[in-house]
Amino acid sequence: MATAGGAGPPSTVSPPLPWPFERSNWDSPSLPLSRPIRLQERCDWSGTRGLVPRGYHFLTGRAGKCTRKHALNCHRMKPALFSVLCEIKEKTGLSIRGAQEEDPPDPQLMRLDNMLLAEGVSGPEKGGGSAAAAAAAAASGGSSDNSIEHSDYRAKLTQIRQIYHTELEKYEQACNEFTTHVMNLLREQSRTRPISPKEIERMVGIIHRKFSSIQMQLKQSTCEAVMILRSRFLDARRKRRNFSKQATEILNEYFYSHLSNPYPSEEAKEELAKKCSITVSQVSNWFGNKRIRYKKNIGKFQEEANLYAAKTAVTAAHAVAAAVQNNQTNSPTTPNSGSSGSFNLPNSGDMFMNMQSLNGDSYQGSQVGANVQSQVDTLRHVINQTGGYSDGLGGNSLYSPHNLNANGGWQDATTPSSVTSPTEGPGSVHSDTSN
DNA sequence: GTTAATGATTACTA
DNA sequence: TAGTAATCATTAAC
Repeated sequence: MATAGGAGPPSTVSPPLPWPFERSNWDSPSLPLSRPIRLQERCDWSGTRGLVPRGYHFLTGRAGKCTRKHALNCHRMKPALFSVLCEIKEKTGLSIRGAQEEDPPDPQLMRLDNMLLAEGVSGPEKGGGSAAAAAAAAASGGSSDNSIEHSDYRAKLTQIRQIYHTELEKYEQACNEFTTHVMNLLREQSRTRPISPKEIERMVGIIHRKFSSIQMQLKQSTCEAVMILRSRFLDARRKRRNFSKQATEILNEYFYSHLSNPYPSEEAKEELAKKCSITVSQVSNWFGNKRIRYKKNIGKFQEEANLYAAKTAVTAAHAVAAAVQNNQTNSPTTPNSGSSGSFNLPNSGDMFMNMQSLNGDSYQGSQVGANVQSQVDTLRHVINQTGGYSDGLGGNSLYSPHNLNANGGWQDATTPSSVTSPTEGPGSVHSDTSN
């Protein structure tokens, strides 16, 4: 039992209340708890307020030491008075509790909890916010560069998660220790003054609420940290990364080998996305940008076009030859007989017409045909660029500057694209093999 | 620091 | 709803 205040006359002015959650203050005589557990305030339960220090007589103020307390405890009226006082305090306690304990769930706290759960900070660990990171990775392409970035993101998120849980554990431990400590003190006090179990329970509730508010601060700052991390790592616009060289090459190869109709179908986009390790929407963006920029400044892209055209020319030539040879082998008719159902190369217009029909429903095995068509585009371009090979493969150059119509569109009456919709055009539906 | 290139976004259109 | 055109925001080269 503490004897604070026994060394001299009491002061009527209370000292400033210490911060309650530091363990060093737990034994302080002036804990900022509500009145019933201002343990050192007074030593008696007779109705006088706490102006008399422990060990002093509560009427005369003279030192009477613990013999007085003993005398009081042994007083014949004590049990009766004690029980009356207990009853009064019980009623008071209930009314106070009734007013205090109807706490609706804090919406702010709920929001924080939900966010921490969604970000993978709280709740079961599944790779430290892998869901959020995976979603972000999918949104921003998921390339190898991004993978590195997202692993970094995950690492930092895991760090935040660890700090959060460590702090949370500390708070819980402190809360439990503090609660136990207070309960022990109250039990001790209940021998000499009326402290009911319900009152102790209420006090525990108060302590828990205090600690909950601190936990909310922790959750708040954790959320802020996660938001900052997200904005730094996952904001697609801020963190724009150039596609890898290989990806750009693949996209360019497709673009320049389909210059007559640079509108990849959904399937082609998916294939390209797969090859480039980017998303389909990124492929769409890339083609959208490329078409616009190409059209705006054809001259600037000429060199690039030549480069890619030359690069694929040899392959294209081989492919064409192979296709023709294959056709010769498999076809019951002779290659240049003009009969239906085969690739007739002597005239590009014919070929495109044939391609059109071949890409239709009547011919399911058009993969080769589309491939050949796209590569013939490339061949034409090379021929046009390298010297005016006047039209073994087509009188009208199908190379793109001429494919842009007066309205700035890609479709041209002389090209197959004018016959079919962009997404249905030759070289688009089955063109993924062109790479 | 400047500038061109480039990926993403937005408003609009057919 | 896909595509266009303009624009933004960032990167990379100088």
